[in-house]
Amino acid sequence: MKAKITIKDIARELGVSTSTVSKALKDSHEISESTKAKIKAFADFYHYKPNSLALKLRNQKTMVIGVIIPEIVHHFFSRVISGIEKAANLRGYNVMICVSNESYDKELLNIEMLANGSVDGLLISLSKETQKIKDFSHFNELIENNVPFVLFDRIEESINCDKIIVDDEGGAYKATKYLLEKKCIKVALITTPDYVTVGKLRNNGYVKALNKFGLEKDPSVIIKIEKDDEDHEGIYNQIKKLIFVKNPPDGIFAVNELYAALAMKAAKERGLKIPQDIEIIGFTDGIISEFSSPSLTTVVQHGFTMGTNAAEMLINRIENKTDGDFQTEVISANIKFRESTLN
Amino acid sequence: MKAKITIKDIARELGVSTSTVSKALKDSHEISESTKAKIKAFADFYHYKPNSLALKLRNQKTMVIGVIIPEIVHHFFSRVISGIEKAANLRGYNVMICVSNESYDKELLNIEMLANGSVDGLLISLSKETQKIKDFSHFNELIENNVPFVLFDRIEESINCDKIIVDDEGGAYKATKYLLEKKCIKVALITTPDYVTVGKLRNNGYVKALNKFGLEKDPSVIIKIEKDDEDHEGIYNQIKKLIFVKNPPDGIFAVNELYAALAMKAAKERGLKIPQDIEIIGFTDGIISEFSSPSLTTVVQHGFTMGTNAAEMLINRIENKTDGDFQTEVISANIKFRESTLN
DNA sequence: TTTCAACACGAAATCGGTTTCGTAAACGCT
DNA sequence: AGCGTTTACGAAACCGATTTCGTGTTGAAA
Repeated sequence: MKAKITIKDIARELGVSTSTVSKALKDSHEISESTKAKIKAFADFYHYKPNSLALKLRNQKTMVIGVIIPEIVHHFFSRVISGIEKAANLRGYNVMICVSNESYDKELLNIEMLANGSVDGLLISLSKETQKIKDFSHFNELIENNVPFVLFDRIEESINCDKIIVDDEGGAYKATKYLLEKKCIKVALITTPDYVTVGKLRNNGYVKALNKFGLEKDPSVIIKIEKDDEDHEGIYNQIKKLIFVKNPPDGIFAVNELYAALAMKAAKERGLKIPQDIEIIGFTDGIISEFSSPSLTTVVQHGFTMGTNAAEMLINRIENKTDGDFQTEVISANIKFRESTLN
Repeated sequence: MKAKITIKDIARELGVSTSTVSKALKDSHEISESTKAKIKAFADFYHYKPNSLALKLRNQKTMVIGVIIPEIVHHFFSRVISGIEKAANLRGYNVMICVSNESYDKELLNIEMLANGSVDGLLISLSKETQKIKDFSHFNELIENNVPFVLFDRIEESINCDKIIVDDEGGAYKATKYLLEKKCIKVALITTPDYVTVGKLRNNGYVKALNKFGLEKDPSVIIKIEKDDEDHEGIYNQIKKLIFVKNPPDGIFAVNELYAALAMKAAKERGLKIPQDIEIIGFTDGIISEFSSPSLTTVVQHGFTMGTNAAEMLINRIENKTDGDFQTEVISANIKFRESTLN
């Protein structure tokens, strides 16, 4: 039950001052070799480790970066975190993760919690609620207090900071274009409400591709999923309405893999052959796509890369290794072809 | 660019002492109402927030719990984290997550990092490497330093601490028994090397069920997957050897969903019908199981529950709300029936 | 012998708070 | 008037380190 040993304990036991101990442990030239040896041996023996809180307070540097994500049970976000961890550790930083659970209040709470000395900087992906109610005042406070932060994936243009996003519009454009080139006549879109920026951007890409082929968007084949329920029952029912009609689409672009997988399920249930009767493309880094049957062609998001790059951006900002201006990095999204599309 | 405001700034501006400010902000009766009002108004105006590092140092309490997990891009672990987050926040704690990446060295580094004042307690799931080389000395140091910690899922019996595990043996027993009751003649096992404790326990459950039915284990239908490669190619090849034989098994119990999904893939490739020719059960909380085709019957692990309970245990230990003795909590595992088994 | 530098170490400030203790002024009571 | 008690606040210690600055001792140069 011996308590943790401090520098004071060492000083007392050895009859020297705390400054001497501190200097000795840092191998300062101010201290004689014999004293240093004695102090080091003693510290070693008792497994002395400096109290990190004291160091952080003293140095005004925590070597911790905070991450605030909407949810953690999500393949894309966990890949992002994985990338953040990797890059942060490489540069000597630790990672503290908080989950907003898509709630504005919790996002705000987390930011306040972390921004008061606990971390050197923040990596944030906005909650859906925040994007919906469009209240970004908590970020002004970060800016006023000079807390470095980087927004990733779910960002807000108007906030003055570094940002990093997937090329959502480009990815959606590529996917839709691919379907159209494959002679799909009726390409449906399964997406989120507009306030989810990534959903909105993917919509744009979809529409652009349609236009490129001289087509107009057709509201009857565009559905926006309102609520994510835990067991997907509600989502599935919404998607069914798209598929269970007399003349179903022959191509579907879904803005995430869950929607795509459920669309596949519905299509199979309706007796459609994939990809012969209907081709489907999702958007994600997920694993559902890989193991579903048929496996799902998707636009890949490169979550890990986003994580590493976001961490790099933030740390450069923290350590003043930037040219000063805020950047927005766009990670290009490419298509990973699997069985749900003809090739 | 105004810097963060401290209690000293307030004191100076208002011509009072720091103690007065501190007391006023805590609504102490020692301070007159007028002074309190003045100080609070000033603090409010400048958005004063106490520096959390200073508080932590002073109170010797961080209200943070550290989590060390083998990997984060893993549905089960992310569910556990989700549970931890939930329970911890409910009791006012924050969560700091580190990933050992299945490496002993990194696990050790993380523990040393976190154990020095940064957190009030630790939640740890052992890395594979640690389990392989069986070196647990870093935990002795935690014990010596009185750092509360709870081991979860991947635990080691001999370490003297609170533990929480899934009933791996019981779950495996139930799964295997179910297959045998369904008249499977040749039930195969796809598992991990023995040093992975959860794999080992699931083996035991498998063998027990066999014995219950008067059967002996047959090494020719038990395969232990050595290496997890990124693209699953190596795993798949090992599993193929089990399926692509003249007389393949008619039942498979796999200790995780990846192995089960790959086994399904191999079975389908060999032309076997699931579940008519071969029934398959996995072990996990994952989402592959739900979306694979046919969907996969699995022993569910209740990762979220494990997370909440682990956090509760740890916080009770931290706050001395235990009876003193170390506990090992076992979360029972039940079978979630889906399409890969007959019912 | 004086003087100045080098050496080895300690005192004290600092980081940003909390908390104990001390005390001047005002007030009440006899 | 004299004495005890509030009231309202400040000084200082403390958490556990680091770091600047000061100082006593020694040795060498003048």
